Amino acid sequence: MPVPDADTPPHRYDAALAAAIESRWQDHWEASGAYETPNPAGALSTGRGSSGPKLFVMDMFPYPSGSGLHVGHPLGYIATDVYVRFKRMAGFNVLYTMGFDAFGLPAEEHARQTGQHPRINTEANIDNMRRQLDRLGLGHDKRRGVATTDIDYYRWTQWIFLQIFNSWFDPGERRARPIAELVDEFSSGRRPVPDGRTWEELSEAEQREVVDSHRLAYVADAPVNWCPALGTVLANEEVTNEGRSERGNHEVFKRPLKQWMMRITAYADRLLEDLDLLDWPESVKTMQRNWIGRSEGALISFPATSSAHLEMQPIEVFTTRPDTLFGTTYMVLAPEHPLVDELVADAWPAGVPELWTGGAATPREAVAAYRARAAELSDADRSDSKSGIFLGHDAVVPFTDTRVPVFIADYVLMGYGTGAVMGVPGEDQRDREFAEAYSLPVIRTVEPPPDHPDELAYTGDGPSINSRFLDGLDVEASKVLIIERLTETGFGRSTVNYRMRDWLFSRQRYWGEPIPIVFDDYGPVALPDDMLPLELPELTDWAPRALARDSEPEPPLGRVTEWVGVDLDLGDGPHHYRRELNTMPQWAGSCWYYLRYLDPTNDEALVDPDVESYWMADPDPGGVGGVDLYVGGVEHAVLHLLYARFWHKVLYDLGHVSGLEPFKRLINQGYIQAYAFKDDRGVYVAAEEVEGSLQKGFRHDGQPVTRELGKMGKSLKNSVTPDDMYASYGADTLRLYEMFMGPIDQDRPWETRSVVGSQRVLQRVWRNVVDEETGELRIADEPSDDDLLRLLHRTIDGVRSDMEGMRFNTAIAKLTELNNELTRRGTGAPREVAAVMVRMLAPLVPHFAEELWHRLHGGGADSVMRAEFPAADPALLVEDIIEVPVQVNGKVRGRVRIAADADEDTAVSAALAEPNVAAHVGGRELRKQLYVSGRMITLVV
RNA sequence: GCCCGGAUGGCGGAACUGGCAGACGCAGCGGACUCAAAAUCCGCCGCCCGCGAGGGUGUGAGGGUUCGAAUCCCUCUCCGGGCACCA
Repeated sequence: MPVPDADTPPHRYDAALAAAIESRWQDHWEASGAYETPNPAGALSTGRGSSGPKLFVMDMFPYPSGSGLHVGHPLGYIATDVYVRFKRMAGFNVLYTMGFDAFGLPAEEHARQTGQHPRINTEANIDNMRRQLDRLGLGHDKRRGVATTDIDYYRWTQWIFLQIFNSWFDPGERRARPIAELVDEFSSGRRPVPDGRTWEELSEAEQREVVDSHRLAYVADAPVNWCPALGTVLANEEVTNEGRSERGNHEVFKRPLKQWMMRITAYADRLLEDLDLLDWPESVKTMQRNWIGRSEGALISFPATSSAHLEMQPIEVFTTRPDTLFGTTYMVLAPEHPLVDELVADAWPAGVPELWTGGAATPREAVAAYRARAAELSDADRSDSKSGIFLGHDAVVPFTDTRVPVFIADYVLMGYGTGAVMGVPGEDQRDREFAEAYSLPVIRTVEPPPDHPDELAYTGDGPSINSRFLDGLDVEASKVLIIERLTETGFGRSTVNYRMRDWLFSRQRYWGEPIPIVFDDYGPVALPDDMLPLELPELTDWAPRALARDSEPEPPLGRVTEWVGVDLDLGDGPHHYRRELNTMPQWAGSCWYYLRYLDPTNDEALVDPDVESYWMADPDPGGVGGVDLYVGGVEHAVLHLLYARFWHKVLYDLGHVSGLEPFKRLINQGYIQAYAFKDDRGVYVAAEEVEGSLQKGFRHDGQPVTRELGKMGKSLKNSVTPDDMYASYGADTLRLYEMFMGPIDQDRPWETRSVVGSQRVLQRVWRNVVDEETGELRIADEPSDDDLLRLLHRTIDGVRSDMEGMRFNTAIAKLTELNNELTRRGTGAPREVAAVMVRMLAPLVPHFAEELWHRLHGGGADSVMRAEFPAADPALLVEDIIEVPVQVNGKVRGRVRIAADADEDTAVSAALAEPNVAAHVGGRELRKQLYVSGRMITLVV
């Protein structure tokens, strides 16, 4: 850190001067509403926007944590801010703001510990975070910065919930429609009632049940992940593979509970197909595709029989390989499969191998023991080896009279497909391993290549064998034919299966949006829109409950007795209702905040349609619309981005938004990592106190320590805060350094000692414009010479395209080169060059540039933000004489200066005249000559 | 196991569509200025040989395509991320 002393020139650009400049301009911009972007109509139609094309740029909004920022947090915010400032100077009307995702667990945990209402803590954290971000000079339109906990905001989150509740998915039209249209179709007879009666013949309870079962938001009695330590039920995606909570790594138990579900599976195909229309990182698209997990296959029914009974309930399986049907030698159900209790035999058939019985006296005992053991093991342990239990009954393979034994085994998962599989050990390696373990026969149904090992399943293509009418056909043709036969005979049909499940939407928390639903005797009833917002009641009882392993889920709102039951008149006279006690998940508020940024003060609609279409509609026909650029961490690749897409598509179907997708372009910013140091006990030591180098070794308090790279944070004792950097260098230097470190989408290690390089760049620019001793301008008023002018315009050209492509690191390198040339000349920058350079710097270092801009133009000048971003003069980009390298036999042997428009013969003769080239040609005959215009002269001898 | 990325000096990175590898910055080395140091300015800075001009070699490894490959193709190694008994 540079220590100012008596010798430091009084007007040097150092941390103190930067701080003064930064706070002065921040105050000025705030007072002048410099970042306020106008809407085409409505309350926010004022502001200093541009009349040019619109652009909507957004960061993933943060959770307002109480622990403060480190230098890694604002990386993406700085990048969007630079881009936004560039696009504003390039004439775009840019919407850019920042909100807060403020519901959630930490505030509630804080409330539990302090007894203080979570809103107080939340709002304090928001204020603190705003202050820290403001210090960076981010150009947000503050009027638009909503928090999901604002009552005016979650009113509309609740409104959207009701829109979804009051909709159903019409598979014929592949879109959501109002639930009233479904009722209309049932009552008019256009749509048959599921059980064949007419609509009028159904009781009110039955009608309600039919309608409710079609809603996009519905109540299901489902096994949920109950986490006693957190006191909440978790979504599947919040539970790790080891069966523990992602947050805190606590134990999670399965409990049945009435839960709100969102029918996202109805949109699986559209969510999948429309990925192709998005300008997103391929990795994120792949993750979403994997998450949705679409696979085509067939449902096949296997009749189950036993020696004692005649016909039982058939076992239905899903398979992607119906062509291997004739290789089925056994069946497996998931241990939790509902058919198990029916299919389990009273006694073991004669001659059953001991291996199949688990040593139990009866099948029922064996099943009970197996289930008990499976429940104790984690999923990871269960995956180690194949195990199962015979149920004592058989199933019959369709088209044959072959009877195959039915097992339960935990390698079959209840949560995928039908929870049952046909065991085909010849063609599936998992089935093969099970068959080996239980001595089951193997029948190959596809002829493997001669070199295929006998002991492995064969999953490749080839002619069908042992498969009756399929024999000789390849896999694809076999699939087609078998599905045809299955369909004809009623044994099966083709189907599409998805890995994705419906979205579990309830949380047993206090600090979330109340679900605007009450219950009467028949089920859920929506509150009318005019009863929104449904505000959270005050909760004073924050005492932790005994959260034992065997406890039952309990929503905190259940403690507010005067809230639980309510008398309401919902249009048919006053009735007593029970309220929904669950709240929404944190994902809810973040599903649609981009829409509220557009029109945050509107109390008539979530967003005015004209405002929405101005900012969200795609100018290109066939475009998907949405936010033009969305920047955030890759950790939201699936959940947040998938849920938001789902809601957006529902809103689109219902006519509330104008485009198919919420986020047209997505960039995942990389993470800033930092070195952390461990002593010989393996304990982390404060990174800032470590001395030494990789060569000399690192030491802390004289003791050797080892270095590793990790996430910046308290646990690794390697945090560097923006405040540290403001104190040492100022916000503009921090911004410049973070943008210079590397490409935006790449992880990079933080190195505090390198930050000084970015400050030195700014100091050199400053010195080329301002005299450090006097503070006077030291620019040259005569015009710049031709060489400098050409360099300037090459720089403009490069910087413009780098800015456009968000390659800020190379833009900064080009600006540095230009400035280094000015420094080398040592005469102060020509005024016209200085003014252009300052404009190019303005997006990166706005305070610094504004200060120099005003010094160059006098106090009355308008902000540099309002100046146009420089455009290169094409005439100054073309050179008359260019230097071209010459290759002889693939190696560069010299360079020649030739006319830019020289033809090949001219270029080659110039090359041959160059002494070193001539020496390497050595008078030999040219076998080949080549001139790539302006690039390279190639000679082959 | 499967699917995505990635690997370039001591370090972060640059090289746009196959055309001068190492821009820019950090660190390091040398010089100027200074009584001295800091700061600043100038220069050097992949590795090997050479006083030098210059030569050889070089983008994780091996092979290929091409007049020409960091860039395209094949095989492999290592690192990061995602998914994982998904039928």
